[in-house]
Amino acid sequence: MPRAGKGGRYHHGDLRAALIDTAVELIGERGVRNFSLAEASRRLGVAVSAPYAHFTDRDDLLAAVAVRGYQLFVAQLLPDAESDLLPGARLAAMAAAYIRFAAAHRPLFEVLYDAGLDRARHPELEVAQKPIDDAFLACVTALTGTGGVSRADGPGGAGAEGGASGPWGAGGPARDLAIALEATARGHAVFLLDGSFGPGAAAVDRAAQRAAQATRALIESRHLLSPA
Amino acid sequence: MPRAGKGGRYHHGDLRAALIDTAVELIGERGVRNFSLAEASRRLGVAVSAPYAHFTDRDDLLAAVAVRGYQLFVAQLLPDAESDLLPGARLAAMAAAYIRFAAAHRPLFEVLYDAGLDRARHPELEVAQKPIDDAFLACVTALTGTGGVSRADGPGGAGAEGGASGPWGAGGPARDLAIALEATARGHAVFLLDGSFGPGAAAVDRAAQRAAQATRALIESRHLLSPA
DNA sequence: GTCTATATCCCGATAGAC
DNA sequence: GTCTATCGGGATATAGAC
Repeated sequence: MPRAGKGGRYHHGDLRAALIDTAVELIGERGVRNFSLAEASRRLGVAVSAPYAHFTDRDDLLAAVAVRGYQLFVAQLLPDAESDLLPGARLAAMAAAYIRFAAAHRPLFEVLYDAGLDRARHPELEVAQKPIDDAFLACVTALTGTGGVSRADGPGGAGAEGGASGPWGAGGPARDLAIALEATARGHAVFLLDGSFGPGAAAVDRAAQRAAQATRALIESRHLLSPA
Repeated sequence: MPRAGKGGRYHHGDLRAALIDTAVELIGERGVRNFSLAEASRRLGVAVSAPYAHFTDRDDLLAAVAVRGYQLFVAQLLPDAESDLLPGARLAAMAAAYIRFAAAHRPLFEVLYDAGLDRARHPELEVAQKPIDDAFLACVTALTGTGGVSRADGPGGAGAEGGASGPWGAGGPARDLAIALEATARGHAVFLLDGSFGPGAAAVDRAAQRAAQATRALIESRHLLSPA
């Protein structure tokens, strides 16, 4: 720890990492929208221009926070995704974990989905997001057998799809279900962070339970999701 | 129209309404996050302080935009909510209309759910939101019969609930389904605006169809949503 | 009561010294 | 890699013309 004094010049041990930590801290206190590089610099006792040695601009810092966020998110989902339960139960558990992550790491979740980051300008976000989509898809594939149109890659596979645009590629019933499940989990998380489920820990439990139940319902009637 | 010249002093016909229009315009061009009162003033040819005669601050203007947004939103949902179709088909049509509203009036949808407005500071938002929840709940009630714990008010009823906190009040199976449906529609809308369904009009159609299908699936397996 | 003019503060970003 | 200095822009608030 290279002194936090304000007077003379000094080296900071690892300003880049410190900025990411401080960003999460500040976002937790004031929300992404009110996060400013200047305040982060102030809190770390460095000049307002110092961050620009490590990040091109504010969004570049937030993108780095987002990458860390995705990593933690996957780490929270994977145990459920890879448990020995039946695929349906695993997916329900993943939905609940999805909600719990949003609540327990709200600052990170905000950066992931509410910071207005330009995915085109920050391709690393897509890369970091992919394991999450893969986890859902792998469970769904375990549930339904192979996906129909295209086989599922293993996580980390090349995944070059020729079909429709967007991260989800072409299709098949497995993908249809995976998309519905992820969209539904996201909707419940958004409602929770909105306050639509009320405040406090009880709201988190309610939201997680609702998301898990909706997941089970979608699975049970999945034949309705892929019409043609 | 009281001249748009810049030189002399003049009365603006209805600065308040003009600001709301211009806000929608600007948000469409640059997103809510980058909307500023100053730019709206510039575009209208008035001083930057002029808006403060009509709105206490930026969020107060956005709240007014949001109220208009809710009104248009309800107008888009009601025809489907009140059609002669069976309740299940009405709910599926509402989900599709939900998505289409988000796409066709993206600036308004952004203000509604992505502007970070403080619902506590702007109670009129809850009021304006309620008819949407009511429309979903009314259809669900038509589907399932009465809700179980509490009877459904007509739209505009007092709706004083004693149960858990949050806008949704106590519960009953009808409310459980209504919440699941609205959360799912919202999740699909968020994905669409994210770009997760790809760009262009085809993505809108895909998203709307997916939301409608997920709605049908949740309805079919609604027995899984209210466990106890 | 509506608008102009102005002043202050904070933030983002850049240039150049060390 | 960090600092000092600086610029432009936006938000807030106030004083005063009409």
